[in-house]
Amino acid sequence: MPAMTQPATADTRPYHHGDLSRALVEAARRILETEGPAALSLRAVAREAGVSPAAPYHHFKDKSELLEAVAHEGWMALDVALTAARAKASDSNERMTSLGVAYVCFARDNPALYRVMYDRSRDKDSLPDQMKEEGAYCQVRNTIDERTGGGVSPIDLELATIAAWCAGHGLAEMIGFKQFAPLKEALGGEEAFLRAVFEHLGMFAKLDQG
Amino acid sequence: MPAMTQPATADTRPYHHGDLSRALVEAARRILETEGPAALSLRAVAREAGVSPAAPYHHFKDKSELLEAVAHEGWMALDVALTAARAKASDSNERMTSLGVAYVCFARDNPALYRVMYDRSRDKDSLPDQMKEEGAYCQVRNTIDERTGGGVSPIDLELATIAAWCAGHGLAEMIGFKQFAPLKEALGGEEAFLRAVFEHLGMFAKLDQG
DNA sequence: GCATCAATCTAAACGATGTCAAGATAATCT
DNA sequence: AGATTATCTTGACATCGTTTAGATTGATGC
Repeated sequence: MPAMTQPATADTRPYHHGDLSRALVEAARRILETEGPAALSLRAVAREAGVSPAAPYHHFKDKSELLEAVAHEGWMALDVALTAARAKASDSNERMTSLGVAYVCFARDNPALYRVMYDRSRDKDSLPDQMKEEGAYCQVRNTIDERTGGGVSPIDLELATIAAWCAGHGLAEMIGFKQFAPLKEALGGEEAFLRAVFEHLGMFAKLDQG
Repeated sequence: MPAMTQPATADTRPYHHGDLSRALVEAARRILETEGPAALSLRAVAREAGVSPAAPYHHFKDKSELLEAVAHEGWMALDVALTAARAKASDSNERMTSLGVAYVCFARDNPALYRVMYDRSRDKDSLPDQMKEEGAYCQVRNTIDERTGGGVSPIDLELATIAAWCAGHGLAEMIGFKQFAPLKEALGGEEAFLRAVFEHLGMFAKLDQG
């Protein structure tokens, strides 16, 4: 999470803000964390940043474009989290599970941000570029490639990455369901639950069998 | 898809509608299919049903409650689709894949409805009851139980069901991404792509290994 | 059959939202 | 310094979810 500037008030701020784009994105994230996604209106963001409702339109074409910027920051934060998880695990087997757990935990800890990242009400049918090029997606693919010793066809590698990503995303969206509470309890906590589900996915059974 | 009554016009419809609750839900689904989720406002639904903007409030507490009813219909439709897929497959192995493919295809063919079904802006952290009790979730669990010959601990059965559901949901949300187009092409169509991903998930590796 | 009552619908309004057009203000360039 | 451009504000518009008050109808009891 980047450092956030304090909300500007009328007396501290000059007519020209200086870096309103960034301030707006930060204000948006602040609102997301404190009041949830329902409260995230353009006007509320402008209010939080201390400017008029029309000011954002000089920096973003749309409300969508602001959200895109917020999502972008989210993907970068996810990158950081996954990199850390990857570095922490020693063997390649554990590394993969660790990645999955980190992914789901990121979604659990930043539910509002995660939702913005996957909100497809604006760009209907494409992944964010951030995800494909040099982003989290590649980290997963590289980890898989590493784990299988590089001896997997490009198509299989891509398929395995997609499979892993889908499983992670599905779990990320459901981890909060309270119907799972007894199961988590029985398994000794949420992380144990996560690991158990990932094991059941046996995501690399096919790759291992050749 | 249930039969839908035609949109009522001022001259055909008496002051009292007769069955406005149902008409509203049908109007909502009609809007979802033709204009997408962005156009689904309460006022638009009322307009489509031929009544005043305030009329829905005599049948639903909220906009959320209307959407809940729409989602309920969605879950029932999903039940039907899964039941059909289950009946069509002969052996229990194929039956499981068939279930998964049917699930994802349902989401692909009813993207707007699927989104409403999973929209957690109203009831944050619980699955719809429809899903757990005697619904699609049970169909998946039963199919897994059947496939493993019933010799699996309740916890493992539940975990496997969750794992399968997460994978299906994740794939359902991503199937439309155009980045997957070349891969689909290479594998000979979308269904082949789906099956390939499901195979890579190897969802029952653990259960099979005991 | 008719009066009463509850259910259902409309009309009108309120505050909030996304967005745009005009005008004010400040930074930058020549 | 003067002109130009970028940035911000004011004020407005259509739309939305929701509420209140009043109109219309169906049902109920006599």
